Amino acid sequence: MPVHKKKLSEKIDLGGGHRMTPQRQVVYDVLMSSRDHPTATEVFIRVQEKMSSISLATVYNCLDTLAVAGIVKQVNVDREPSRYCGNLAPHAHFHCETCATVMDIDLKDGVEPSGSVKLPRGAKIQKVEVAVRGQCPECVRTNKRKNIS
Amino acid sequence: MPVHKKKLSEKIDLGGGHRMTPQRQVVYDVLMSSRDHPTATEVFIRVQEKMSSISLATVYNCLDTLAVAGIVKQVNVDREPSRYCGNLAPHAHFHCETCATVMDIDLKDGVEPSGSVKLPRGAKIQKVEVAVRGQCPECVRTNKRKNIS
DNA sequence: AATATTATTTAGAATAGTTCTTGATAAAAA
DNA sequence: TTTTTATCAAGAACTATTCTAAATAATATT
Repeated sequence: MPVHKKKLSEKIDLGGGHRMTPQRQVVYDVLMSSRDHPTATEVFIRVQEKMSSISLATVYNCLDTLAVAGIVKQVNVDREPSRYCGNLAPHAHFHCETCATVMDIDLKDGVEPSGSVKLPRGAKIQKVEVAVRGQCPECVRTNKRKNIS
Repeated sequence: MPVHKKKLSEKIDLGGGHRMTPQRQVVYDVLMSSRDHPTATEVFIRVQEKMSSISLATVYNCLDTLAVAGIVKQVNVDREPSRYCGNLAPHAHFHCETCATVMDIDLKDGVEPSGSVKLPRGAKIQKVEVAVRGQCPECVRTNKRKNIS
């Protein structure tokens, strides 16, 4: 019995001979409709609602393929599970230590994130990441205690 | 037979009822005499030269205790193994994707690292991390290719 | 269309860094 | 000294992720 039935409405080129498969499309759709930054497992759970036969390994594969193709971003906060994000515009991340969510923060116009550091002379810079840790406005307001021991 | 013989020259208070034990002291000494950013396993190897009976689990315990006490820093680059650093002054990190080393970079005087981002209003900021990825001067000079597939 | 080639999916095994468990040991407090 | 608390060590356990291998599907070629 065939597992795949869905027709693709629009084909996005992933480059390198990679195909936009139904699984990759569903994973991509889930990410594009997420404002939070789900982990692979969270993506898996959301994807399962649309395609119950998909496996976690495939979700990992798809996320990796999409990230390598450059159409989604992999976001790492310390050594916690990787999170994925469909926002391709340059931005930084805020990590709330109380509710453990990750949210985007915009960069100020005209200010280079690398401007605050003395870059080693002769180095080739590929990317500069700015990550802020603390307590998000929501958690400050409700005065929650940290849920991380 | 007793495992611990070394007398402590100077007792550093770790707070919270924690003791500066011979193992913790050796781990601390190794870190303070390292200019690179060794992983737990690398610290373990260096520590073994001074105290051959120590276990990897103890090195992990010591590193954690020292980090919680705030006298060393734990440095995370993406989801790679944690690295440890005795430099307590505020600074950023440069990660070379060719030789995989992590080096400190100084902050520019009078420039706040958080100055490049629009911090969420109402949030409580705990720390701002700036990480730069690229190729270090040494690797640029010798024109090495990436060693990461 | 039929065949050959290549890419993809899947389940489960394997991996690696780290944490946890347990009993023994040692230091500090009483 | 006795009691309490902290620490150490070995190995088991855990977890996020990657790998393996076989089945399947899509694309290219004939």
